[in-house]
Amino acid sequence: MKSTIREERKKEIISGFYDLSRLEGMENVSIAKIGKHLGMPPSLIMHYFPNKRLLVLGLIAHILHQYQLIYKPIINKFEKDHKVYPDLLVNRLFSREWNLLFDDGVFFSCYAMTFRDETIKKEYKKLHLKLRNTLKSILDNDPVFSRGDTALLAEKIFVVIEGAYYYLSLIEDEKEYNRKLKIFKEQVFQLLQTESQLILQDND
Amino acid sequence: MKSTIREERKKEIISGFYDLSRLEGMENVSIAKIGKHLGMPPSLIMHYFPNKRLLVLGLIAHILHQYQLIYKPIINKFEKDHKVYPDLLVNRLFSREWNLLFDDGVFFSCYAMTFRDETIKKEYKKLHLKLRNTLKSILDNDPVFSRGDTALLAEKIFVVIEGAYYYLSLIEDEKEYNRKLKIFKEQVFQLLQTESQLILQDND
DNA sequence: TCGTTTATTGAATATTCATTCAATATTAAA
DNA sequence: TTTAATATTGAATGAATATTCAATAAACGA
Repeated sequence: MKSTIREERKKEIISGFYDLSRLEGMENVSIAKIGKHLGMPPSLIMHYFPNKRLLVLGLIAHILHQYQLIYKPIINKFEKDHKVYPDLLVNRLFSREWNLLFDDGVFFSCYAMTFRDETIKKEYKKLHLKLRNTLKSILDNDPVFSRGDTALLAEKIFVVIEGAYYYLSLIEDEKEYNRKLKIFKEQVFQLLQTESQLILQDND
Repeated sequence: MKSTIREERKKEIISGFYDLSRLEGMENVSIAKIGKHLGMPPSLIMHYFPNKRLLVLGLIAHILHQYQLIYKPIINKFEKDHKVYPDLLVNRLFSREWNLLFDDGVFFSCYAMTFRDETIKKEYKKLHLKLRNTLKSILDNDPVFSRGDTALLAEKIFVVIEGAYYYLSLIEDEKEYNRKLKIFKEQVFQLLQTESQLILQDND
């Protein structure tokens, strides 16, 4: 219970930064704007984040944390069952809950920073590694998939998920969106299906 | 031969904008900086691009044009042959020539703008549609693939390519990069293989 | 060659930016 | 209660921002 004020204020500031980024785009958010939005002087923000880069790093940590939360329910579900039902897994992986607690625009703005900031790049990489490992451990819990190369399978699945996440962001028409979504779900389903067939026929 | 000066200057400005974006990141490039870089007053830039948004739109058109060029050799190759060799196609699709004539950081910076600018979003969507159609027409030229759903197959292939393009940008270690690249190539190869097998066995 | 359009310049604008600083208020420790 | 640390304020900084404008130079069509 050291400096609870400090931590709460920092959270509040990051949260305000996120709100505004969502509304106006990250590159258009200034310290002054955050201050006005939260009803505090810019100097107070600078007190907790001595320069803007630190503020941005804080936002990114927040974003990446949120992003991870999307997969929480999947983990809970499948780590109890010790059995992977492909269609269920696919539906969870592509569930669009992420749209509610997460802003794609901010995510990609931060991602773009990856190319000129090593620290940010490392953070993003860490996230992606963690997500793959999570899926791997889910697959490892299944009696069938665990006999195959689960790391490889997780890699193949996530490249489709991320490609889909990227591409679908461009599509606004709901019907078209759902049509494409179905394709990519099927594609991942196919990966799981093929893998389990290969494993089972190896057994004979 | 109307106003050749005008068009040349505009190109020059966009090109300077691109150079600086590559170096310092798009959001850090100002009109003044472009001017200094090209040895011209900011007011001249404003003469050709009356506001910054138009300048950004110009850059994006340039970027998307460049992006398309990556696939030019693939098109040429396969539109002559009237036959798709899966391993050859895969190698071309994943060839990293793009790294030479194209900057990923700028591409994703522009992509991030997609979320708050309808015009930009439409441009990006148009590009992605065009790329898929190109691949579709390549597949349509092949006696085997043309009997299947080429649009669907193109969609599935590109979601892997784009997921890979996104994900591999995070990886700097060459060995790791190549290991992952191999996985994604194999994944696309698999898609082509499976499709042709399905078509051929339907024949019997 | 004259007149008009276009290209180019350089100076000036108000606004916004991140950041600094000294002063005050609040909290926590002694 | 005194002291020290932290939180908060508001004013001020200079640098950078996009954009405007009036003036000059160059190119071009008649």
